[in-house]
Amino acid sequence: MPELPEVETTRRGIEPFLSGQTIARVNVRESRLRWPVELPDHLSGSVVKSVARRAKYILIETATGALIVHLGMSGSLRVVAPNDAPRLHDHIDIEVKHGQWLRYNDPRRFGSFHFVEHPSAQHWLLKNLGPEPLGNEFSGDYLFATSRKRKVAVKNHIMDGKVVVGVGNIYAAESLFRAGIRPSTPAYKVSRLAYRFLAEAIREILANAINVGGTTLRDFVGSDGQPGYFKQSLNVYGRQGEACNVCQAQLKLQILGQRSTVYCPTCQTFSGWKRPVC
DNA sequence: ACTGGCTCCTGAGGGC
DNA sequence: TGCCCTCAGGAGCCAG
Repeated sequence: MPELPEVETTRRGIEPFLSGQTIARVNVRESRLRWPVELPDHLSGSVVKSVARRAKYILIETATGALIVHLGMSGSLRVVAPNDAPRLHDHIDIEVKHGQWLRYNDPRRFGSFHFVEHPSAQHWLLKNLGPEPLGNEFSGDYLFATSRKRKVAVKNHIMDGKVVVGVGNIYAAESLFRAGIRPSTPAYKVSRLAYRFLAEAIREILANAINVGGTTLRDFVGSDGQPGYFKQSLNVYGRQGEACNVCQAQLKLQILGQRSTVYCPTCQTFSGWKRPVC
């Protein structure tokens, strides 16, 4: 389940392989992804100028436009040799002139491929996205300002891509734990101070995960394309019923916005002015 | 303008 | 061992 750190790790992994190279051909074996894959013929022969990222979208930018790739829930990209037989769910090959191919695999087909002519930021998938969590626009004050009239749970607020991008279910839960905030607290009830802790927690946790992912980059090419740093220590996600790492209280499960949410009932009580001890 | 619920899909995991 | 059932999850879409 690629979250932002995995997408960024993927981007870093494929960038040196694609940048400056000419796309020889794009072979779509299965076009039924989240939206039908329709790519223009003129992709063949274009030179890749850069491999960028916006939210969880990977932007492969060429002279004539940009390929917008989303990994969905189960998508991955890996570099393979041309004679490498496609495996189950290997849906798309991007054949690069220097020999090796970039291969997209996605069992659940929640991912997507689009091509858009410049400027890609105006594409309908990208134009309504909120700021990057690791960028300068994002801060506790920003979260506070955007939440004043919002009654949704604070967890749903930070998972809303129009508010801030790249905070998925796992990192939302972990950030709220780090900040000591109860996930179900209505967004408008969370204080400016609490949002400052939360924004800092989001930045630290995402940045750390990207760093950890970076250490596995050497295994990226030729592997299964999974960054594989997922075993990183999680304090709450997936740990319902277990003991809190900080206070030993039993972690609780709550469904918020159709998403499982685990939190510590003791540590996560902060929404106002005084942060709890643990 | 907001909000919650639905949807796509497959594989993992639990129960028997 | 094997089958069946349930559920997870990103994010756009739509109805209320």
